[in-house]
Amino acid sequence: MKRTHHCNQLRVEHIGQQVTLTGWVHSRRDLGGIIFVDVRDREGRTQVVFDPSQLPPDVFARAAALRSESVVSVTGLVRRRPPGTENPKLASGEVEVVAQELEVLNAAEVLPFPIDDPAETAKVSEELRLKYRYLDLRRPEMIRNLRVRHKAAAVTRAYMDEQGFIEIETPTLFKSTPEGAREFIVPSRLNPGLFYALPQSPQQFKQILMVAGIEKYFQLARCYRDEDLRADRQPEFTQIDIEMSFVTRDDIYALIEGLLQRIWKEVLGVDIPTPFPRLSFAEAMNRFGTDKPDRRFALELVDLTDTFRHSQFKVFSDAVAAGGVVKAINAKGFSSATQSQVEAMTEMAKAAGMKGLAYIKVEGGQWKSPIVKFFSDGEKATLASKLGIDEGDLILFAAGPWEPVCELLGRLRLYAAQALAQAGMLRIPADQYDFIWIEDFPLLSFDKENNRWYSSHHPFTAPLPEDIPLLRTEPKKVRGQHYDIVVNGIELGGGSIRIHQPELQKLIFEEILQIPPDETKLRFGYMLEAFKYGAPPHGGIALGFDRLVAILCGTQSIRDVIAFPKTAKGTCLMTDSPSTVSPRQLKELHIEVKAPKAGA
RNA sequence: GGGGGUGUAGCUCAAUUGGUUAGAGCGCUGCCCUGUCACGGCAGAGGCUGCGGGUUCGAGCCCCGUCACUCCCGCCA
Repeated sequence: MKRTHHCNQLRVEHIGQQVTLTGWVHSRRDLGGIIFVDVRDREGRTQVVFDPSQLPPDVFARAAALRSESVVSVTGLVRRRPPGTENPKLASGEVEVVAQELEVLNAAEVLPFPIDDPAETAKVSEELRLKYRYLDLRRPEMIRNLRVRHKAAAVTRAYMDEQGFIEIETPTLFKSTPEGAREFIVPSRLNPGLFYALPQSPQQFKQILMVAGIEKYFQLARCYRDEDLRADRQPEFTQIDIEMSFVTRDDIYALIEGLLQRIWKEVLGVDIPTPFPRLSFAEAMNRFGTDKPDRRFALELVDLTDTFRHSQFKVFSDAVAAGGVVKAINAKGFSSATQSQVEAMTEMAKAAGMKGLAYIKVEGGQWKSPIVKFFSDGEKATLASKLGIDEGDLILFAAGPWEPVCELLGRLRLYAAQALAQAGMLRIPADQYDFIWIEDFPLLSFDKENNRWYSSHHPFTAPLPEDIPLLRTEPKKVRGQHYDIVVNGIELGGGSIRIHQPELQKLIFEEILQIPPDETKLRFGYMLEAFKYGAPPHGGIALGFDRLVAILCGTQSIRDVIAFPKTAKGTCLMTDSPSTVSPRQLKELHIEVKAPKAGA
């Protein structure tokens, strides 16, 4: 039963040897007098021939009764396939194994969905694939994804080790912290009424490790966030978590550039150039309308504030007078936009707080637009030159406060690019990797509803030293030493240089973020105290490992690179979790359930 | 919390827009077949059209509700 070779190993040099293969019945072709069975394991496939003239009847009968995905052990002789019957699609296609013995180790029932045809299986609903994940994972594509994931992890560990980093595990039973993502809560049996929280990141532990003198820490850390899911967001996920002492931003950039270069080289064989370009948050917003620009295509935002400052078109000039901006993008060639596409874009504008969507379609040499009649000849000329307007273009405008205007046009830019790409009018190369650093984020954002400032990143982010004096006077002008790494419009990770002075940290918590002193002490007291006993300046970063692997695998959803992912509602279709627990368990945990019984 | 999409045979999809007995390919079962690799041929089984209500002479199709999956917004320090 023990295998002598795996199923992608046998070649012409093995001809004449007796071998044993173990694996799954990939497919059976029963020609009546002769039966072919492809045996598959994780490495590949080999054709086995059952010839009744050379076999005991019971062995042949077992072969005739084999079903797809039964697990078998086959012993036989390797021989060259007869001339003309070689299969060039199979790596082992020059040879075949002439069966002598067959043992069925586990007979499979009829499968809920086919897994032998990649094209067919790719169409099977994800719901079914998740319920029978063990079948889904048998597909070569899925095994490949898991291998890419493993390889990326292995390369990361090797690289970080070479760079002098120590991998340290931190608790997953942590403490609830205010602010930030919603947490998963774990009741404490030994401490009635008290709760742990699963960490949304090892942030505080890794900073404490810097105080502990570790200097260079990393971890492939599991993190948990009880927020709504997306194609690129799971409630539990993995990040490459890194922290270093005595560093500046440039040290982190160089480290990560080296890491990503190494991963891309060893996993994909692709050379990516370093250093990565850097873009300020302000410039990214101004040019791309997002803090994670996809620069593989143009369609950049153009500022028209000065052009329309004194325009007769009041919607624009009023917006400028109110301190806002006027911006536009030229969706080259998108005058072909359908009615429903224009409606979709108008909905996006309304969702962004605009009254509607101002646009110009350039068709038949005409500017077709409800608003162009309000423009002076000078304004039209400026538009034409600034936007490079040609036949077939679609110009989309937005006017109002800077940030919403940029964000709206950023979304419209992506929408137009996607539509143009689908129509074959724009090529967004999938094999191009545009890495970019975004930096100089505002340290603080204002929450109008609660009338208070909150951290754009997290409250441990250090302000730029020259901006510290502005903290009390002009908080919105303070830039943080925060940075994001972006590739092809995907936020791959982010980090910052941290605050290491307890006074400054206390000031941020209590004066800027308005967290009451007793609350600060309760939640972060141990950190503030730790910083009193010799805290080195430090900084770090975390990369979304699932996203990174998804990019390496060229897949849209991180579910494709996680062995057992959750659905959009956070359930596991295979194990049927979450589920109810027994009254006894609840009692031990001092928990009383008030929610109506879930639909079990 | 909000918006969009999907749900018909084991799987992937049709069903002339409300009309007779809901079809096809693959898979499955049986028979035939000694060089197939998407094997082929013949025959057959297989349906609470996600679920519950409603409108109608009549509903897979229209309406209301609900469940599941999915995409997006909010949310994700």
